[in-house]
Amino acid sequence: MRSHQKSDLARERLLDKAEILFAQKGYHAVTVREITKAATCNLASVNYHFGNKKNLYLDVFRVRWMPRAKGLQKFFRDSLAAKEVSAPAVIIQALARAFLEGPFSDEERQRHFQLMTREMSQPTEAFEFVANHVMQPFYNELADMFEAFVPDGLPRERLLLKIMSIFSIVLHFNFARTAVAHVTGREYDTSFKVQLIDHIIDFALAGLYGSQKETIA
Amino acid sequence: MRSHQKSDLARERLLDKAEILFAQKGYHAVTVREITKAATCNLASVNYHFGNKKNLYLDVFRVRWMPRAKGLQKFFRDSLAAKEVSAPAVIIQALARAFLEGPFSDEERQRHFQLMTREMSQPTEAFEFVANHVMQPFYNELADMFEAFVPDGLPRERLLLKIMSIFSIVLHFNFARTAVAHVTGREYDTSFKVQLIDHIIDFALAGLYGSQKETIA
DNA sequence: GTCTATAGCAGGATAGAC
DNA sequence: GTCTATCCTGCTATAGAC
Repeated sequence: MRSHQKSDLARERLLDKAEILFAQKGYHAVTVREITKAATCNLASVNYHFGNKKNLYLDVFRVRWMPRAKGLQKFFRDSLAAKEVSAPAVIIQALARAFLEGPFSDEERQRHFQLMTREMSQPTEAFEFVANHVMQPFYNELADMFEAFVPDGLPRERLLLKIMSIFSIVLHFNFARTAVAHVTGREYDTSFKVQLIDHIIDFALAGLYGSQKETIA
Repeated sequence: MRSHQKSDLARERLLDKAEILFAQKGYHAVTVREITKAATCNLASVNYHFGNKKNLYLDVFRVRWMPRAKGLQKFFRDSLAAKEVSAPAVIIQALARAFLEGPFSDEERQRHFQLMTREMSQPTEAFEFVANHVMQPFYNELADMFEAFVPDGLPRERLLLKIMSIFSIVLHFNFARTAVAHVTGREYDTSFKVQLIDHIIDFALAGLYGSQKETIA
């Protein structure tokens, strides 16, 4: 039961704008001046509310990013529970849709994955959250789901690699939009995104069931 | 025919160290002081040789990154030419091996993909090089190779999406090593990398041939 | 070409009035 | 809690001796 609502709003504005800017440019490229200006707060507000810049960055993950990641996972689980069957094809479709259409706006989703990708390619202290509270449990949950449908001999480790590969494709089509648009010559409009989802489901499903045979020559 | 060899060496050292540091931390997180110190040059040398910090960054791409990318493509072409047949399985294996074992050391390859990934997720002026001189031609070359083997009706655009997906997996296992290691509980040692290559070939081959059928429910 | 010294400025953080 | 003024560090870039 907080009483000082106005101050909370300043805090919220800072988190909002900080998340957008950190996602767009990365931690070092963003200045506290830039954040406070975007949030229409004074320069001292970051230090007052969060202690310092780094802590604001961590709080973006704690207070904004993680709840959204949890929401995404819940959305996936719920949409899966709504189906009668849960064959791999259905799971993958639910997964692809959750990540690419999800419960969020397009901008919000892009922000979300930008922040995540940054932590994956250049881990900071926030990586621990991401890995322990989101990635690890979700990968295990997915592996458990698939295990019933996958060839008996398949080690869990190989199943995890398959899931990670699917995930890497989803991430790529989210964070490398400029490159994707450049190579395909397409805009990221609605029709293209529909096509992308179809493609990912197709590709992921094939990869998951893919041939067990090893190298060729 | 340059005469002043010693000065050239300073320039080379700067490019070497700058590339390492930019790949590790990103442009903004690296300082000119840091680079010159690592290269055992004086603080002014960056401005003398490259004009300013940003130009040094661009030259890292022009002088170091692009030739290496070309070398990688040549390595792929040569190892493919050495085979009698060029079925998709052979192409994919050559591709995966070029990217994951390649003609470079492990550190060099990681640097290479780190720099590339950064430009893809957060394009700067260097992106134009990467896209026009490396990505675009290579994607087209690959698409041409595959076109003969792929089902007749498959539009080139869908083929490109498949190739990009394969590429995204290779990138992921290179740049997200911390995350991959965290989830699988494995070190990035030789045996794990062999396993990764096997997995990627397997997954990519399946995805490329994958079912043409669209969404399920 | 190399180096030291320093200009000139932007950054994060803080003090203290309100 | 908010805001202004300011400290101080550390940055890029340059001037000028060698």
